[in-house]
Amino acid sequence: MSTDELLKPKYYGEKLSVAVDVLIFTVADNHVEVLLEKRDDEPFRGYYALPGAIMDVDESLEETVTRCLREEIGVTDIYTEQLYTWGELRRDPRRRVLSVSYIALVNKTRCHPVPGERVSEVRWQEVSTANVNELRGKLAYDHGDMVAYALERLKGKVEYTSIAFHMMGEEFTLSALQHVYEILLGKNLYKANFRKKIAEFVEETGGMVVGDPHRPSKLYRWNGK
Amino acid sequence: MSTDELLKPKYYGEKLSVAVDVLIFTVADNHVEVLLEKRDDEPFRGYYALPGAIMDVDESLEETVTRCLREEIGVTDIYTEQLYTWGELRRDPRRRVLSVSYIALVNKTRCHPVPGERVSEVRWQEVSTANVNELRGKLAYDHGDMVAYALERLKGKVEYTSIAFHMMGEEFTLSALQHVYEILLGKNLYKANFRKKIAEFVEETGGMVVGDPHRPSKLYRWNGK
DNA sequence: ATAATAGTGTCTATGAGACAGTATAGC
DNA sequence: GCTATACTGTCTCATAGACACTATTAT
Repeated sequence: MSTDELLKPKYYGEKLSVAVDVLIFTVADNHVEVLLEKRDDEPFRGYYALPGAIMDVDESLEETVTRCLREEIGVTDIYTEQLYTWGELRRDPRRRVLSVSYIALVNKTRCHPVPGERVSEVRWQEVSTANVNELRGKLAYDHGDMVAYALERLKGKVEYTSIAFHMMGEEFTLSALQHVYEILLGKNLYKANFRKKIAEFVEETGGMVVGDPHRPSKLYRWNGK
Repeated sequence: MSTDELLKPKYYGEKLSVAVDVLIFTVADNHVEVLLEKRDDEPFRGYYALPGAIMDVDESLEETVTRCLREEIGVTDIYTEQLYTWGELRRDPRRRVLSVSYIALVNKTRCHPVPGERVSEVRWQEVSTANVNELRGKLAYDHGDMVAYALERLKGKVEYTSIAFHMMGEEFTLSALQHVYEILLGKNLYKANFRKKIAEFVEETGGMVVGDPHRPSKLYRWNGK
């Protein structure tokens, strides 16, 4: 799937289309990743673009997001939130397209990305506030702006909300959770302080991670708060 | 001006229109106020609605907001920020209308609201988290949801940003500023603590408010931080 | 024992909250 | 003098930050 559907003026009339673009974020190893598609067609042939879809006149924005997630990664019951609506006149060189962008957070192990039509490759792209400006040149449309804006939003919300849990699996160690926080915030945290802070949001599952050449880690789950 | 323009299918085609709705907030006396228009036509005849405009295909979202502000209150150089995009299928009973809502903050003395076409009355409506649910029944479309959502946003941002200054005049006393904070937050603040907190954002103008039967107040201005 | 990571106790600095106090105008 | 509001000093308490310490596994 791609925004090439925009070429067809069958939507709404000939003058304007509404698109939804989804920033699917996850955390792997030592970095934040966002899902991108390599474009096969013009415009921006060979550039990477965010997964997106043209909103149908008979579907709500949220339904378009869900459709997009199903087609892209095969899971739909994940955290999403509206990010921003992009309305510049020439953001698509062909015709007027308004884009409503959404952030989606997912645990990577649940995802099985598949390339859609007119897409040669789907990839998880490492992103950070440090490399986002460099990345901009490789991204189609204003998708570089979207990625940069989304990263700022995530960074801001990590400290006072529970969004990080949406990137974890069902069970996780506190070290892994801390690692996600550190990656999103772009700085190291003190272990003791971190554990005091998130204590009220987690509960032990009873399980342990054994086999590593050090003290076993307790497993926790998010208590939903 | 009103969203009745939506009735005309000349925009974009016959299937979908994009509207901009603006929540113009100010502070007066002891309350937050939002600008509303009483509708003369169906649907929602006699109900109050937010100022809005249909986005033209040749104008950006921001340009639509500016146009709307000029027509409504005659000032355009004020603080605005995008709030949320509302995309439910039947939010307008006539046809599909996507609405991108914006918050605008203004000092009341600068505004001279004038009723537009198909509007019998323009009024500043007192709003608070306490009365917003009661107000909902008087508002057209999903504008009650918009007002409630905007109030939450304002409340959240007052404490860690400088948005309150956009509702003040060029010069103001710290007591007046504190009053605005108290109204937005819905609680009383300690004077000494408040002054310590905002000290870094203001500077004295040298002026004083005299004539009241008590110690004169120093006048301050926002230093822009 | 050693290395490596898991997990905890506690001191300190910072800042929000609470409250008491002083200052200066009109009457 | 009294009243009303402007403005300030300081104590307390909660919390974030820094750091040292103990615990438990594989090798």
